[in-house]
Parts: sequence; C-alpha cells; structure tokens
Amino acid sequence: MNSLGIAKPAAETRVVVAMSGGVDSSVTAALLAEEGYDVVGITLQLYDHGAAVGRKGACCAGQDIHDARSVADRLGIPHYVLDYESRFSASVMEEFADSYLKGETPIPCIRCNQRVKFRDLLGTARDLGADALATGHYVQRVEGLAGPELHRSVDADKDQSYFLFTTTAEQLAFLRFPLGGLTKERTRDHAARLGVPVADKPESQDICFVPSGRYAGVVEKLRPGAAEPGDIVDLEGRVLGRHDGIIRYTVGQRRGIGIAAPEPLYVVALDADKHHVVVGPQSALARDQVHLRDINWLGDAPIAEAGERVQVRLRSIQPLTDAVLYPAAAGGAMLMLDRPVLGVAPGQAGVFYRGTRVLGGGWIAAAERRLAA
RNA sequence: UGGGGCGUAGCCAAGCGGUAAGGCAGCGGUUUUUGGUACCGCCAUGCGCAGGUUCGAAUCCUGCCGCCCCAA
Repeated sequence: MNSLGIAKPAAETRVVVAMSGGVDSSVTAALLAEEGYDVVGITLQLYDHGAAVGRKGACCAGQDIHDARSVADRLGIPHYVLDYESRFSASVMEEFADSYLKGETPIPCIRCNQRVKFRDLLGTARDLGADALATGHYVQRVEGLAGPELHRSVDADKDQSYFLFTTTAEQLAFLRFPLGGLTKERTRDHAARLGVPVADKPESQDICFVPSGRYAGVVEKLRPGAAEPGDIVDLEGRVLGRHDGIIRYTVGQRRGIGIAAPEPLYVVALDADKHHVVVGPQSALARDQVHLRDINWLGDAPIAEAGERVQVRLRSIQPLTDAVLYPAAAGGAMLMLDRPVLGVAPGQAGVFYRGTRVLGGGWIAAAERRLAA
C-alpha cells in the first residue's frame, strides 16, 4: 500500500494532478513527483478573460496556464492543457448569471468543482489510465470503516470543505488531497524547498472569471439587460431609494446601499419579480430555519427522520452553528438552527459537519425566522 | 409681512463663550478559492450670509437671506 492508499508501488501508480498554476496545486504535483509517482499534470482552460470581461489583453487565464506549464517542466512531468471553455460556460457561467437574475447569490466555485473538475476532468483522468486524481484543495480524505470520508483540513483557516460539499462517494474514492494535512505555511515551505517557480504567487480570492470583483459586468455581458433598476424598500414596503439592478446586491450586504438612516441598513431580501431590494436593520437578518435543495449526503446511513444533530456552515467564512437536520421531499432537507444566523442568502451552500467530518450539504433555497417563543 | 421656531459635512445630529461629539452614507485597508459580514482607518480651518462685542464665538448682539409653524 503506497502513500495514496493504492496497492501498487508509487512508480506504477499514475496520478493526474489538476494544476491551476497556483502555489497549492503546484506543490501537490511536486510532492507526488518527489515520492516517485507517475504524475501527469493537467491544466484546464476554462474561459477567455478577454471575452468574459469585454476587453482584450487581460489574459490572466493565459498567465496561469503558462505558470502551470513552467512548474511541470521544472518537475519533469508531462503536462496537458485541455480546452474546457464550452463545458465551463455551460456548467458554471450560465447558471451563475441566471442565479443572479433570480435574486440569489451563487457560488460558481462549487459548481466548477462539482461539474467540471470532479466530473469531466475526473473522467478524463480515468481515460488516461490514472489511478487517482489529486488536487491542491485543503481538505482531508480519511479512510473510514464504510469507505473514504471527507474531512476538514488540518489548517482550519484554509479549510475548503465548504466548496467541496457536492463531492460524491464515488468521486471521493478516486480523489486525493495531499495538502489536507498541511498548513499553508508548510505548503509554501515545500514550494521553496522544491524550487516551484510560483512559490511567492499571491492567494487567489476572486471568482476566477470575474477579475477585480466586477461580477455585475459579467452578468450583464451574459444576460444583456439584466440590470433593471428598481426601488429600495424597507420592511413595510416604503420606498427609500433606487438601485441599478438587484444583481448588484446580496442578502446580508451592508455597504453600497447608499441610504442614510439612524442605524446601518442591510439587504434583507431581493424580490426578483418586483425588482425590489428590501432593506432593514441587522436584527431583521436573523434566520433559524433553512430549507435546502439538492442534498449531497455523505453520511454512513440516510438522514434520520427524527433529525440529525450536526454543525452547519451557511457561508464560506462563518463559524459553525449547531443545528438539527431533517430530510425533506424531493432530495431536500431542512435545518433547525439552535441559534439564529445573520445573512442567510439563497444560492449559497449549507454544509453539514460532525466533528471534522463532512456529512454533506445542500443549496439554500429559503430561510425564515421561527416565531420567537 | 402679526407672532413663534429653525438654519452645523451628502443625510440626521450634539455643542449654547474657549478653540467643531456621534450615527448613517461615502472612501481606503485588513480578513476571505463566492458580491457579503466583521474589524481598522479617513472624511467640516469651519458651523446660512455680512458686520459687531470679546484675549477668544458655531455659541452673545445687529442686519440680511432661506425654510417651517401658528394666525382659532
């Protein structure tokens, strides 16, 4: 049994590494190559920055691909660039735009993992005769009694399990995450030690196809006329001001509303039909009952009808909240939170944990406040 | 045009003789593989305008301008 849990010598184990051109995936490839695995680097070309942003000469995607190739050359491993632009567009960007039109707050990164990296790329890896697909995600794959389990990374600050909740048991069987047990600092140490060319590259943090955070422009590009102006109203429906399109707002948002009031105003809801941005005080954001759809369940047994005690994360950067999870119709679920959470936005993900283990997750469809007892 | 009140940054607003609080909005930053939240920082040489009193006024006085209210 080798370090990846496969019953073959490393040299006879082929591992495809998804190389983005960043530090993490580069170190992933480097570490596996150092151990003697038959590493094949693959970089996906997902979009054309020039087209997405409507301007030429800003081809960050191109630079990243170039970086990935440099790393592969340095490591002496084969490297392929695959054109996944049409798949990415169909599987991620179209839904991204439509989600905004519905007044939701999508997370394209999860769709990308679910529908591109862990579906299409994983299939390609199998076609290449690989034994596993490795990525630079900060999550852990732990062999449990009933098969591989998904766990949060050792480095709590870097944990990316929230973005991987859609990973299925079948995908997990084939996936490996060599960085899950490392801290970011140790990853950078490895990068320096192994002479990875991108060791000092800064963290990426925006949506990859939305440079400089101007996502509204991307949505308008994909859905011309999407940004219809409308009223900003309070909880009673009084008009307080105007906005340039609900696609520019998200539930829980404070800045950018532009209305002076005795206390800060937050976006409480988005009404796509009326083009209303509903605002109110922070207290109006409290939600303790959350409805989820398209649940991916990774527990050993089905969700208990009587309720499943879990901890949940409803936003990527947010502390875990204790809750009870109940199964619902049509592959959905309902969460009863022990304490109210602020800014629960439809379109975001709700991910369940027990200890460090990821039990699954779903997409937030709606959230409400139970009447205070 | 009799009586009363008010005019302080984009909005609200404290100050009532001692050298412009605070909140909201806005801007900048930190954090962050999703716009967000949170946190930190910045934001009126000037208080409707013009004079006067005073060592010193947004705060006192005079005039003007502009709003608002009351004239049953």
